Amino acid sequence: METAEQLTKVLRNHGMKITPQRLMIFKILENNESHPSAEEIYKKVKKIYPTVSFTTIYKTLETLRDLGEVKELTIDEDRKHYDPNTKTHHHMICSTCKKILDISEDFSSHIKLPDSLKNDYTVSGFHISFYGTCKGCN
Amino acid sequence: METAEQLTKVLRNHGMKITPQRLMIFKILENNESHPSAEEIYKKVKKIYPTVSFTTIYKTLETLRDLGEVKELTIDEDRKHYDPNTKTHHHMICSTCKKILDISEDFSSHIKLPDSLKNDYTVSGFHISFYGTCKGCN
DNA sequence: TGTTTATAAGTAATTTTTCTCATTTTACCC
DNA sequence: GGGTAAAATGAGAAAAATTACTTATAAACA
Repeated sequence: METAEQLTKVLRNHGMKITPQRLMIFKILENNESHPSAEEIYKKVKKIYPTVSFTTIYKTLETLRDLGEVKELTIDEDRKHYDPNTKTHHHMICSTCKKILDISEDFSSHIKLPDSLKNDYTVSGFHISFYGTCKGCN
Repeated sequence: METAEQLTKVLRNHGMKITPQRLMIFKILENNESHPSAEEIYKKVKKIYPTVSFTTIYKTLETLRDLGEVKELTIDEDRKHYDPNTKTHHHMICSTCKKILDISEDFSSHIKLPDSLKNDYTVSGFHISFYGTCKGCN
């Protein structure tokens, strides 16, 4: 979870430029635990920069993803969500309202690939999706 | 994992009709561990029934999903995959070739939602996605 | 301040999935 | 086996999400 200032430095170090639109995306992501979709980010930016395009949002998110600064979540079957928390963690998704909640518990000591697959696969990580419903939805 | 004959019965019991296209989809899914996408199923059916449409594929898969006979996997960020194995299990996905492998190990005794969330969420299940690369890809 | 170069905006294209509706097929009853 | 109601198919178009392309603009830095 980097601050907008830190993201600015990281991009500058990679020869990229910081525009007001990008800076606003950084600020939207900072400390954001709501797992916004590209569209939600787009709408927020659009309030301040009415001419912003989806291209800018997607391009910036792609850049951040490639730099490892956001994770692209595919937990919602309808659309991607973006998570600035790049530390390993897990999610609970409400099947009804689709809200996504962070689960920061560390399960790594319990979860291992079966021995029979150790030779065939190199595991870089794992992610647990909990499914169910939240209080407000049932 | 139902056979094509069993799926036929299930649909008939729900007042649905069995067409040659549907039967072929059932057979494609039977004992299928390759997690096909809608397009892959479409292509196979098209070889036998050249006029088949995507509508038919998606409609049939939707029906099977609603009956609980296939699971829709959102593990691949590009498209959905369909899994006739409806028993709880997990997956390893190769980041390079996107191939999906079943992990049938039962982790349920190790994986619990933190106590602090027990009152706010009803968990119906969980799914683990292992990420990494397969032997052929690295 | 000027120059270089990446980026933004706008538009169009792609990809995946869904919808509409006319036509065809299935299941079933006789 | 033929007739009939209900359901499914197929063809095309549409929707929704995402990506690509082109040109004008704006950021970075000398």
